Amino acid sequence: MSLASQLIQPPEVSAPRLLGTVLVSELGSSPVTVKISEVEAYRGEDDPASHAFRGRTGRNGSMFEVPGTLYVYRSYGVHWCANVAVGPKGTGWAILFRGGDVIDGMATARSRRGRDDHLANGPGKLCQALGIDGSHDGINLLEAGSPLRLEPGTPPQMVMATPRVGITKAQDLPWRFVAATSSANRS
DNA sequence: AGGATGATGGACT
DNA sequence: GTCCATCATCCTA
Repeated sequence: MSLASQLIQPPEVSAPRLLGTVLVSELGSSPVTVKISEVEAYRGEDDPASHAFRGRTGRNGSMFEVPGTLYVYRSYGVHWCANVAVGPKGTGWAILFRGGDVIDGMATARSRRGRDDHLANGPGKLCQALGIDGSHDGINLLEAGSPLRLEPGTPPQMVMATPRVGITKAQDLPWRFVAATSSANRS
């Protein structure tokens, strides 16, 4: 099954299937690759915790684009967070990349992070390691020539589903998915 | 026009 | 574990 076909699904179906895929960044002079180990599903206008809950606005337009579109927003005034739009165009469904492991371009990732560990075990850190910022909002992660791409990988052996992190609404939904073998596991 | 509010991370105790 | 920097965005008036 192709990656594109996985991204057509509803977010709570698509999200766990993105575990084990890889984000390849050629945004800087040398590439960095992160294997995704933690994601969260956001179900557009049906989901009070989603940025898309109140419909399309200036900030969240990319969430309503074709599946594979990158949605980047600033968090707490300082960090960047990256999502990929999923489902049919116009739904506002998206998956937040919450964490992963750097599997290539370690030196570059360490340089960007300014430290040797905890390179991508959080949404802001993941973006920093890959060099993602607001200027990349709206690019297509499925295009072969894109400087930032989502590519197939090895699915994890086991997936844990837990409530989402850092939200105040719809906290009961177990839409955070973590690869059980990941180093990015946090409580 | 102004204020409240984060899908966080890092420093510090 | 606790505290807080920092600012774009959106909602209310």
